[in-house]
Amino acid sequence: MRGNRLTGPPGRPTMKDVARVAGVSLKTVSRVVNGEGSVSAPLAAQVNDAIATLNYRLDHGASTLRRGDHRTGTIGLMVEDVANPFFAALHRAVEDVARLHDTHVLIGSVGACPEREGELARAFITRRADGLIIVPLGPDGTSLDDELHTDTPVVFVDRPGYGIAADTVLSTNVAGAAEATRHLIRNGHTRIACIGDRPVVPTARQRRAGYLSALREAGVRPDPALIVEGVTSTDAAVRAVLELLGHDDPPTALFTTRNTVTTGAVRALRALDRQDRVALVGFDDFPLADLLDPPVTVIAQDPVTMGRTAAQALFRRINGDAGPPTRFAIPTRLIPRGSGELRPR
Amino acid sequence: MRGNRLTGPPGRPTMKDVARVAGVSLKTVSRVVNGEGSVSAPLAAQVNDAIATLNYRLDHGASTLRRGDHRTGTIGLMVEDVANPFFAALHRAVEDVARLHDTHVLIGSVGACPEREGELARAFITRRADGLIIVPLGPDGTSLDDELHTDTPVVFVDRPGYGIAADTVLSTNVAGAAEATRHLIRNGHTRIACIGDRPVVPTARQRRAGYLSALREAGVRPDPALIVEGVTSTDAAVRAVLELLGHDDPPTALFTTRNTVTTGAVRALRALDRQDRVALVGFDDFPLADLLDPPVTVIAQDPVTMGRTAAQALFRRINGDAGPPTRFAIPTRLIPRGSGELRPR
DNA sequence: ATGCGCCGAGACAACGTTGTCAGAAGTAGA
DNA sequence: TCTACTTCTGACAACGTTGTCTCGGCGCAT
Repeated sequence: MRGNRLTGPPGRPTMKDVARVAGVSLKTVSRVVNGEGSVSAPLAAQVNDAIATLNYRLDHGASTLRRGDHRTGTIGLMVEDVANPFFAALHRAVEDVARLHDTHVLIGSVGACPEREGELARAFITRRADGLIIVPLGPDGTSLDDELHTDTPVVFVDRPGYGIAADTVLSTNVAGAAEATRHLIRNGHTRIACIGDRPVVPTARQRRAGYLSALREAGVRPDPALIVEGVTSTDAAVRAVLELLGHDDPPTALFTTRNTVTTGAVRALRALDRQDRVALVGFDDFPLADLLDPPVTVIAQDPVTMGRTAAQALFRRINGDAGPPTRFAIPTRLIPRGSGELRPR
Repeated sequence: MRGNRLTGPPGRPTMKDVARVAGVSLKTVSRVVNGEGSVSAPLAAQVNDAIATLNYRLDHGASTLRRGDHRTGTIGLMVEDVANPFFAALHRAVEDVARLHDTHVLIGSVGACPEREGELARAFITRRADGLIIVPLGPDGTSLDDELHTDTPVVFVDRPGYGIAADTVLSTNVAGAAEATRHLIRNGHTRIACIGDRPVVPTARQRRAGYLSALREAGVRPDPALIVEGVTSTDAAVRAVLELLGHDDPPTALFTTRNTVTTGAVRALRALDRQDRVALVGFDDFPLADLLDPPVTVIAQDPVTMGRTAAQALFRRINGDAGPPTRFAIPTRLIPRGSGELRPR
């Protein structure tokens, strides 16, 4: 079953095979394949016939090896989870920019695993990706550090990078979290819980910082009992909220610092039938948030702009820009929909 | 700024550079890098020092070129849109299987564009992907046909392929659509609309066929006015439902044949405040469907099993399985949640 | 002491392709 | 007719790596 070739050795046909069938030199085939033009029409036709007969396909790897430039037309993208809508939207935006540069995207999910992060970076660099866009884990996972000291350009996105200086694209996490918290305070809340990921995740730290600064600014003393960390999944968020609301002096409002946590909070409030009594503002928008009851007020990030900005920055670097690293701050936006405007009672 | 190297020519360091710095032959470096063992400890240490000094990284492309096998440890995945939750979940499942085989995923969104489909297949084959998993457009886009006559193994998923015989992983589209329709009929409906994508999309055709067969089976004459095709986006679905329900003798129930259309229907019903009067069953589950009001009854597909099955089949082919093409039917499941159990009135 | 086998290390060719150069054939001008 | 030029084609080396082969040196049994 291997090979639709008519003659010749097994395995994928090469330019040599095409040359033999067409009765020309290997170099002439190369010229036809690359459209170099300086081949007479009849010869080119012979070559094209042979290519069609053999179903020949150029080996892009061998080609870039021989060419000096070493551009593989491939970039690597490393995110936490390709199935999370935030990262999926970011991915799509990166792909759209890459396409304008005739470049394809190698992508991997890192999860919460520092070793995987290092492995992926190494695999992508080894495959000579032209550049890398990375949603990094925190600096506690030091494995990236070892991998990135290469000429391969890198852009960090969503979370600050470490180890090397590189362009970085971030949401205005502190400001956004402060805005969420101020919004709840404006609506009369003082017992506001903050539920988020492990503090090693930089975005979780920054959003908690924004929450705390807004409380301080309003003269509200933070209650450690209302700050829940280490919530990494929707299920964990459900449990965390159920427990919080079971306390004696429960919060009257929730600030959740990422989309998976927000949907967990929605589920928990439903389970307790308190969705109309406990206010909720989530960081990061998510599909159908506006159709829930009550509709969920969020601090919307802009994953599309983030992905596009990161990809554009990466291609500037790939094309030789050697200026100092830039930080891009992508603004967040409060979208009041109902859940964040409930007043305490 | 190029190169963190201490000496040597510009550009990424090669084994030759490492050999020079370590004072050994090139082949010895190769042996160390590949852990071939037959290198004495002191020499290996020298080599590793040189590797660290130069920040050397293996060129995986050159390596696979020289090795006979030509395995690049890369597979290509082509879906309609990486940001759609169905394809994102499928993607994640493929990635998880690929990882077990030390393989990385090149992915691209085809959209509704046949040329893009051909381009992507060509680009992935040219980059010597070990195999391809494809969510194909219909046979009207013939561009795949030209590209796939290669030794590169292919698995089709979600939609039947064409042009070449290959393993195919499909949801039980006809049966699922019939089940959705029967469910609505059981609940007393006879004026059931079917709203779906363009008929060139095979899944759209199959689901409409299931809808029609269930109607026939129940002795309900299909009303062409209730069959809307060519709905490709959520916005288009909103418009389509608004128009349908504006008619004289409107449907009492809606069957929507994909997730984007279902959410559009939800929005339209809300806009008309008829979400509690018009029944709705959607093909394909989506996040938060259970939290809407009323919760949305769906025919759930299983994108994770589909992706896993496709990837496993692909790796069997990559590893030499040359048996006849297999069709995998992944069952769908009716999840009654409320919207599909509303009765006509 | 001699022969045998084994181990560590290097020289060389080759993977599939393209850059460089040289040569053949054709054209135009003197 | 000869020269100078242009156009087309091919031979060859090289990209970075690894498979194959060879060779030197060591230990061990005779």
